[in-house]
Amino acid sequence: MTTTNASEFPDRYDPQAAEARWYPRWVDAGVFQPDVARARGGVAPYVIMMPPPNVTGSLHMGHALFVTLQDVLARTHRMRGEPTLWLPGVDHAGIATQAVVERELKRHENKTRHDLGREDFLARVWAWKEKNGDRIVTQLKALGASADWSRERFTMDETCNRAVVEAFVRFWEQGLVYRGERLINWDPQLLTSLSDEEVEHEEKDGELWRFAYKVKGDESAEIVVATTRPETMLGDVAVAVHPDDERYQSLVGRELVHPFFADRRVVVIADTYVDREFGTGAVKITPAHDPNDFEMGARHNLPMVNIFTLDARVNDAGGRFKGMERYEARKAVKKALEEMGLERGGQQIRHKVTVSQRSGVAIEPMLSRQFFVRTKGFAEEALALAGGDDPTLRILPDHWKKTWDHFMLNNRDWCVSRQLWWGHRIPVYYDLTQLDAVIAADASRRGHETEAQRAKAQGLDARALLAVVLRTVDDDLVMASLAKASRENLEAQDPTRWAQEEDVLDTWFSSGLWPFSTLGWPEQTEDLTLFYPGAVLETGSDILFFWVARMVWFGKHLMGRSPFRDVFLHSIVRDADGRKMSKSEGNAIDPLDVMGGITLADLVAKTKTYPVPEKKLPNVLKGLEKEYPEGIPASGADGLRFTLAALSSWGRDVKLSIPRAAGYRAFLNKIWNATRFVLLKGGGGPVQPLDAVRADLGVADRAILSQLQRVAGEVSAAIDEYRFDAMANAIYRFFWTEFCDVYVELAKAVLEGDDVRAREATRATLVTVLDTSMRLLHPLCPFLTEEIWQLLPGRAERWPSTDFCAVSPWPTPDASLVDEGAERQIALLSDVASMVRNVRQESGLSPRKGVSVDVVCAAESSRATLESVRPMLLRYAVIDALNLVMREGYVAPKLSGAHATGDVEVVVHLEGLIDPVKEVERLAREIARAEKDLDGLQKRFARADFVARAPVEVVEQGRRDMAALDEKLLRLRAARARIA
RNA sequence: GCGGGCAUAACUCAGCGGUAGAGUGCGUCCUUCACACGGACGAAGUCACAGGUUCAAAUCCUGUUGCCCGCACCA
Repeated sequence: MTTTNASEFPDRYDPQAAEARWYPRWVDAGVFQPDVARARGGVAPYVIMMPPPNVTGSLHMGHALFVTLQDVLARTHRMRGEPTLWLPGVDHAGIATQAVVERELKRHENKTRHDLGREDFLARVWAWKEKNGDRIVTQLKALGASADWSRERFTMDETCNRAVVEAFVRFWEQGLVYRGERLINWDPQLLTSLSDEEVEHEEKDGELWRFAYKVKGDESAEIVVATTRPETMLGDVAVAVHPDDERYQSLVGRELVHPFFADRRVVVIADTYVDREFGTGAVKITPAHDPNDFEMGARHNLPMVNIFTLDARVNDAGGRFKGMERYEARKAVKKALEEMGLERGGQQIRHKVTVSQRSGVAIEPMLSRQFFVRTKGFAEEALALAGGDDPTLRILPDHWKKTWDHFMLNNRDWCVSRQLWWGHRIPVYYDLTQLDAVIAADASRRGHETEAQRAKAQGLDARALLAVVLRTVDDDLVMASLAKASRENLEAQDPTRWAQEEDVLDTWFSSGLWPFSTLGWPEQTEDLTLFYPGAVLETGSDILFFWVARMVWFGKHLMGRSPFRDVFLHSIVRDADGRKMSKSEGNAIDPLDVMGGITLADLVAKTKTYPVPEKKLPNVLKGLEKEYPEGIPASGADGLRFTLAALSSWGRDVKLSIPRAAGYRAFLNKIWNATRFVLLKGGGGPVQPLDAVRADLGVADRAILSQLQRVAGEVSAAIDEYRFDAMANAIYRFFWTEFCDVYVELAKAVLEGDDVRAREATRATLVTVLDTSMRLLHPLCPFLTEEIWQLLPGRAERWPSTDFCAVSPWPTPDASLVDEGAERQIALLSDVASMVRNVRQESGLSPRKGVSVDVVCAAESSRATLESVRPMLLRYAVIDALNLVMREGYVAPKLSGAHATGDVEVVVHLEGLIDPVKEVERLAREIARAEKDLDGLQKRFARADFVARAPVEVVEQGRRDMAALDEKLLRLRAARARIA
């Protein structure tokens, strides 16, 4: 049967060995590459784009989850014979990567990027990438990801770069990208602008502080404003009140005295935006440093006074506060106002502060010239895709659709320029030969001498002059006369004439092109033709807007259709208490530790290296000791995958539970040992194909094969509905309960028996069930299933096989093997065995103690069924003597333990063994339970309209249940009467 | 403020119109028999609360309470 023997077949499954064995073989055999020939031939491909992890990243549970789910999809469709492409790659992660390299530079050489210069610094980043960039990829492979690594991409490789330039230039030519002066999110630490999605709102304690503006010309009158940012008053140009607020109506239109700047015009304006209830009902207006004030300023034509430098220090406009850092300036301004007698008290409040997602520092809204992508048109197209009765884009789980629509309807233009070096440099070139003309045009438009004119007069060189022009000249003039977007690098061609824009693009710009840039776009490559659009985009909901929205926008606009049909958003993986996993909280579980296992001591040591605040550390470590007293046992990649899938139900976060992982790890071991049984105890000689033994299949064989068809259907359906939890549970229940606990136990009797034909049929069934189960489980647990599948008869002699479970046909239910009658018969057998065991346990007998049993049947069919499985039943229930009788004339022994279902009564002879008191107690419980059930049913039938209005099936089922319960009660009461 | 999710056994979760299920944990018994990462048996839930719809509600609707998550924001 097999070349393996018991000594080479340990009773513990060794995940490490299987993982090391199969992954390289799959790769070498090209299993993960799509069958391009079949795709050319018209077989519809199945394509998933892997969300590219950050090049700086290291594996976390989020990666483990997405790899698991996407790998399930890819492997299933591959086995279904679809040319399957799961395209992997890595994201250059502009801000994150630049920050890492800058930090290293500072630490090791005490230098900044400016000390090196752009070119040398970028060389360092590339070197860092070459050295560290494949760590995350190695880790994804360790999880078993069946991605096509031969097509692996990097968002800054040549192909992707070309796509970025092409897309940008097209958008430019179509007027979808523009340069504009806007209030943007400025990160004063990283010194770059950020998109609206890259900032977060954190709730913090703060002070709502009040001070007074005196009314010009009437020093006795004043208006008190409330603010959490007193320092911004240096840029105040107005105070706003509600138009209907009687308190201030007389002041509207009046001018106020700015305490520090005599020549600053500060006027009182009326605007319905103001909330009369909040603070004093009067709001100071700083258009250059607050988004709302900015809009109000625009409505009222107010000037904008920028008071901060790029690193958030007070600039020239701040008078005597110049040079102060913003929080320092806050104190100084408050102190100065207090000294002037203008302070009017304050109060502590909780308020939200806008912080940078990247650096964590408070964002400074800044007026700045940046590049923007117009999003309105994109968003309208995207809305149309996902709307209507037959959307071409589905968002799943569907409750995300509302959030999606809300985003599409409400987002503002996307600031795409970043003041970084690591990234795609914006392909806009400024024509230095046009500088003079632009400066002149600007001056004549303004009607006074401009900064650019002064700079020119000083004899600045062309590039320095360009910087001044870009900062000060209106964008429409720059766009019209100076700037040109180009596919060619004009500066490289003629550096005396052209200068390229210094800024780079937001990382998500290139990510948005991912579904087609990776396939070679804008070239019309064969990959692009065959593999666009994809089937599904599977990712976390946290990047729905960052990434998914942008891919849909760009895909629809540049490729004419959505880059995928389905968007499936998985849940966030949290710790056992439901908190977000985070290294600084000390509650992050490393997927590698779940796979390989870790002792408590090592876990503690490792956590100490995380940036946990010192105050929290003792608590965190105590928590670890409580949570993982034995450390974390090794589950292997398959164990982790199974756990994540089983826990990932819709609409709920994944709370990673290590005890549950242990349960699933045990399941994989159970599979291993069931295989051991089949291969070591199944008997020698070749195993026949199932078709050859169809006529000899026993009732147990037919039942398990029938159940196998059902689970095959369930697993397929679950995967198609992205119900990975249902997939895992269906296989778990089938394999452990139906196959191991029942069928394998029953098969033992057949294998030990002397009916050769029955034995061969059972051997064929055992191998068939194993083979099919391994194929059904393969997408979720690729290593274990490959290892076992290769061991099955007919394969081992070709070891090492090049024929893989990974490319074996996906099981489809075979209707000819469905046999509900057989399933019912086995269910009866199982019930009888259960009742026998129950009596034995309740009577305090050893589980292995053989007993003498009468099974009393009401129907001849039941008796016949049990007669036909007699040998199996004897062994399964440990029965020494089995008496199958009809009810008529049956006389029960005085001392016996009895159990009943509707149709059959199980009477266990207990002469000399029984404790009658216990048996009576047990019977009383049984009777009470049956009475309760019967009572419920009777009440239901007692309701006036039940029989008339409920469906016939329900009524009939109810009648059958009542009859059965009546019968059961009769039997149980009789049994009790016999003993008493 | 707007939108969304969750509330079921001690814990983690399925079920989502026809009389409550799983894994872990717990209790009792069992190591010659593939697996003690095992087997058998058992205890354990008024399905958050209050109304409503229905012959029938954990399941649908409304409200309440408690957690959680987006988006926007009060200076």
